[in-house]
Amino acid sequence: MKTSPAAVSSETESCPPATSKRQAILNAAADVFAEDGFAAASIDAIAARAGVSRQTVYNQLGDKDNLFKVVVAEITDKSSADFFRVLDRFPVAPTDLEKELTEFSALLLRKAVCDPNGRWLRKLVETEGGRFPELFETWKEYGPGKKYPAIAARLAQLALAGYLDIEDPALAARQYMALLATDLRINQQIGRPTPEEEVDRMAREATKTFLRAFGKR
Amino acid sequence: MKTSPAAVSSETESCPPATSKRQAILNAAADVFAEDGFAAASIDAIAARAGVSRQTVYNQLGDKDNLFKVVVAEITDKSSADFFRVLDRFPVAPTDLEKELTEFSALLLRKAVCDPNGRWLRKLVETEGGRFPELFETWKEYGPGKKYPAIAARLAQLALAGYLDIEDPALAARQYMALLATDLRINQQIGRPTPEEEVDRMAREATKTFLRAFGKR
DNA sequence: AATATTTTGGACAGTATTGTCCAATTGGTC
DNA sequence: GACCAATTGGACAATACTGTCCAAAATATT
Repeated sequence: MKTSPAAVSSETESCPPATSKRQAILNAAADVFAEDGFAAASIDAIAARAGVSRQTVYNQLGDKDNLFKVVVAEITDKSSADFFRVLDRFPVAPTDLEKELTEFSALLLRKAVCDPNGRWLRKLVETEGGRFPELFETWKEYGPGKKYPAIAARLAQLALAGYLDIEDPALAARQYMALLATDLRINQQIGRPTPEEEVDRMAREATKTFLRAFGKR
Repeated sequence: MKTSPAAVSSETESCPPATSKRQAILNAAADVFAEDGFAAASIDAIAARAGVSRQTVYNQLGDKDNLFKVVVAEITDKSSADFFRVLDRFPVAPTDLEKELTEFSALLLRKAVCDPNGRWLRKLVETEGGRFPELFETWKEYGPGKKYPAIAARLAQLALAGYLDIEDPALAARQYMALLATDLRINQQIGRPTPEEEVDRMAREATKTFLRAFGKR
């Protein structure tokens, strides 16, 4: 479980020593912070999981607060990038709306909600948001601030094209996301990965109900 | 905010001194555990907030693990009782379905989701569920295990009476709850109390969408 | 008013953590 | 092969927390 550093940073692999250790630390830190919370996460545990000495952690990332901030910033970026990559697959001129929206939903769940980045970020925000208001604000800016409007815009597009019957796209977007997450909190927040067929079922059921509410009749 | 002890434990009120201090400790512990997480919550902070010496905490509740278990058990009970009290107000033979279901939704949000007990419990489960599998199991038994089926049964009743068009009541119940919680996670998990008119709006929007999906047409 | 019980505040050992310093070692570079 | 930067492991002081003990004080009971 030592993390394969090469697979993570797809950039220049010419400087493996410094970068790869730094990445290993960041990955380990993300895990430990998410599992134990900020206060209970020990630098030793992070160093051990990264396969690195404690001193190296301090050399590369500074103190615990800074390490935490860097981790959050990195994961926020990755998660945001993942989301907008998936968003490109949103159906614009579907021939079979339910089928295509279901496929998009499954993709969104898999790549931007169930994936480790999204999970850890959400859990961190829930766990530490109260004590790191700055973190909470940052997350809100990237999460609800950018993602929901983006979804709303796509839904509005579909509505305008006559595929959907929506009065308030922003509300529809929030409810769409809520329906997608229906069965997520229960099993997932614990850390267990969600099985593939579960994801498909969730996407199918959420999309079906969403279209019953907002589909053209 | 010192808790009115009489209202809480409905048993023998002949011993106010011991019981009231014990209650103060339990309430303070619930707050601190929820705010800081189990690991970062210090007994000193709990004692201080309860207005009690640290020793008294140990005298009354034993060590930190036991204190935590008692707190969770107590809040679980209270939360469950609140929920089923609200459930009695579920409309069975409505004349105006949307109006009555909206009122019930608002009540449910107010008394069983937004209220401190429900909030703290959810946050504790999310925060500590991984490290206290037993707590997680207990919560699952009381939460999804009892509440969702209860909601499903009521919805099935309405469907059978011709008010709704539902194939899978269990799924409809989960989606109903998900819709209710649409805007909850964003603002609420931080600890801010949700304003009254917000709750009403959420109940109205969730119910409207739910009925668009599952109402008889 | 006298007595029993609870509570208090402080001291205490044991443990864990953070963040720093440094000498020795490693690994890659010229 | 020699050099240089990064890494290591360990020692270290400072701090914080748990859980226990105890004598003094406050509170309730008789």
